[in-house]
This record gives sequence, structure tokens and C-alpha cells, in this order.
Amino acid sequence: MSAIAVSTEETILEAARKVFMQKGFAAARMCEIAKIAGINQALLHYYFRSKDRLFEVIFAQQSQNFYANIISILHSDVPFFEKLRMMIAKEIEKISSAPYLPMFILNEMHSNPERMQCNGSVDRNTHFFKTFSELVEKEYEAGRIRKVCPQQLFLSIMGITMFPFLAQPMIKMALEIDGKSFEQLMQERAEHASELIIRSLQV
Amino acid sequence: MSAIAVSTEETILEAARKVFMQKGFAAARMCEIAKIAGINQALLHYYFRSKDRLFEVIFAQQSQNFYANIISILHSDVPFFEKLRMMIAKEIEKISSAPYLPMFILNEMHSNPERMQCNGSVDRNTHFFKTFSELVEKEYEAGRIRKVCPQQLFLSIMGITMFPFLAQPMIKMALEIDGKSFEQLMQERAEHASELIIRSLQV
DNA sequence: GTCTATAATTTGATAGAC
DNA sequence: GTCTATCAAATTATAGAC
Repeated sequence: MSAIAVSTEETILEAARKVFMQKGFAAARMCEIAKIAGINQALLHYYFRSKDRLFEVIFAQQSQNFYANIISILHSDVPFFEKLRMMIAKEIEKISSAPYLPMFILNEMHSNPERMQCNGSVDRNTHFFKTFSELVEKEYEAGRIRKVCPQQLFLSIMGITMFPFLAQPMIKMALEIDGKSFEQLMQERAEHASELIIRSLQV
Repeated sequence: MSAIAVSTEETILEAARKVFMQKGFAAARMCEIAKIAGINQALLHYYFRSKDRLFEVIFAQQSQNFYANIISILHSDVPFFEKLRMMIAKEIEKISSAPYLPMFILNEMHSNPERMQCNGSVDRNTHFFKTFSELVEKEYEAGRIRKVCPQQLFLSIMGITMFPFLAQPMIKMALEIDGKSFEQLMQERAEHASELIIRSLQV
């Protein structure tokens, strides 16, 4: 139980995460996961009954990660625009440390919609939008932003923060930049994105 | 050669397009393509040598579709803001008629980056950005928009238009809407997106 | 718990008749 | 060109020894 020694189960999960996130369920190979984990394939099945089960564990974990608490920011006691800034910055920071996450989640949802019901991600998701929506309405009524459809605004904020990571290969190509420059661009992104959204809301 | 009778080759391509676009390369099955095309698997291999080759044809076609000429709009003789409106509207209209296209292209690029070099998509892509970038600079120098990084703006416009389609399953869930409502939302999207972008650029 | 060896299944691809 | 039947390879899953 030392801090260094990791259990076999965790080693497997770590390897599975890598492979599934990079290749997706269908293209992922159990033998590759075993190899990366430094064990053999039989042991994989000993711990997790099948490829499906192993994937479900990973997907549930990552899904939780994906929807992780940005919502607390919306409840914090700062002006609306400041909330937007914090939300966008936090989201970009989160994704930067796991750039494959959005593509992994969205692609699996797309190619296998049944998996969506798993764990409370649905609820967390709708709750987040509802909270956001109420805030927008309140700001409009207080005359602090122009009239705007909360759903559309929600999509715009999400798109502005997540799209660059979803389209990373295409972006690098279009902008003729390498991985280093891309990271740099993403570090400057929160500022640009907040500015854009907030300006667009001014009355 | 009647208008009704389609060649076997086209029937296969149509079936392959459906299956590859929905499932991606790895999860797509040759037998499913054959079944949808109403033929047997052997005939698939008679027309297209292998799964890889068949996929390459589909990917090249769709890739061309994906990058299809929005660029002419940038060269047209209308004010910059009008160009943005037209560009966004055209892009959304295009994707609406093929909602799986962005996810298909971006996901395959992500899981198999080598495929990018195919056909002149790289050039078309960089050329588009360069044209866009020059326009932005010119507008700034003329004092008609505020100072803004063209790369960041480019990402924002792309994200605002394409993200809802990439995240369609998640969006429906978060907003608690069905397919019909989603389509409705997308029809109203061009107006919202243009407004948002243009307002954010005002000096 | 972990391994080697192997079974079972899926799936892309081919042979050969018509 | 199109089919049926079948192969070959890849890949998931299990049996059984240690």
C-alpha cells in the first residue's frame, strides 16, 4: 500500500484509458491495453470480464470528468460577466490537460447513443444548462445584457471553448502551426473567448 | 442509362457512405454495407479491392464536400460584416443537410492523422484561412472593427457554427429537446451566430 | 493473481461456378 | 457482373497450470 506501488487494477485502467481515448472503442485492441499495462491479455479478462465492461468503466469515469463541476462557478457570488470569464477559463484549462476528452465523449455518444444513460451525466448536464439559463434571463431583466436566446448562447460558449480541441488536427493544418504553437494559442484562448462573448452581450 | 436505374457502383458508394459516416472506419462492417446495398460481400471486393480502398474513396469525396467552396463568398463584393453573415449562413445550411459530416471528418483525422494529406484539402484549407486573415487585418486598419487576433476569430466562427452538430447528442440531452426541436434551433442559429460575432467585433 | 496455450468468434478477403 | 461457399487473419475470451 505504498504511494509508489499501484495496484494492477489501476495500471490496467490507466492503460485502457490511454488506448480507448486515442482510438475509440471499435479501434482499440485488448492486446495493446495489456501490453501497455505490462501484463497479458488473460489478466485483463480476470479483472474486467470483457472489452465492453472495461470500456464502460473508462467511459463512465471520463464522462464524469467531462461534466465535472463548472456549475459551482455559476453559483458563486460574483458578477455575471465574471462568472462567464471564470467558466470559460476553467473549461479551457480542464480540456487543455486532457485534449482528447471532448472528442472521445462526443464521438462515442455519436456512434453509440445508447451509452448516454449511464450514470447521472444527463441530470448534471440539464441542471447545468437550467442554472445558466436562469442567470441569463435574470441579467436581461436587470437590463445588464441584451435580449438573447439562452440556448443559442449556451451553444456558442461551448463551441468557442471546445471546438479548437475537437478540430485540433484540422486547425493545425489550416493555420499551419505545430503542437507547440497550438498550445500557445490555447493558452491565449480564454481571454479572447471571454472578450468575444461578453462584448456580444453588451446592451 | 435511365434516370432511375443506378449503377451498382453508385449503390455501393451510397451504402458505404451511410455506414462509414455513422460508425467511422473501425466500427463499420463490410457485410453491413453489402446488405444495405442489396448485394453480397464478394461483389464489394470486386468493385473496390478492400475496406481501406472503399473508405478512401468515401473519405476523399466527403472531405471535398466538407471544405467545399465557402471561399468565393470571401472574394465577393460586399461589406465585411455581410461576408461573415453569408459565410456563417452558408456553412450552417451545408452542414444541416449532412449533420454527420463534421464528426466523420474530424474524428477520422483524429484517429488516423496520416489520411490528411489526401487530395488538396490542406491547400484549400490554408488558403481559406489566409484570405480570411487578410480581410480581418484590412478591416482593422480601416478602423471598421476592433483589434482582434485573426486566428482566434477564425476558431470562434468555426466553433460557433460547427460545434452544435459535433455535439448533437449531448446538446439534445442538455437542452432536453428532440430531433425536431434541434433542427428548429439550427435554423435559427445562423442569425444568432452572425449577430454574436459581428457585435463582438464592433469598435 | 498471474501466466501460457488455445478455443471461439468475428470479419475482411478470395476461389470458382454461373 | 454476380453469386455461394470458404479461407485466412485478427481479436476477444477462456481453460488450466503455477
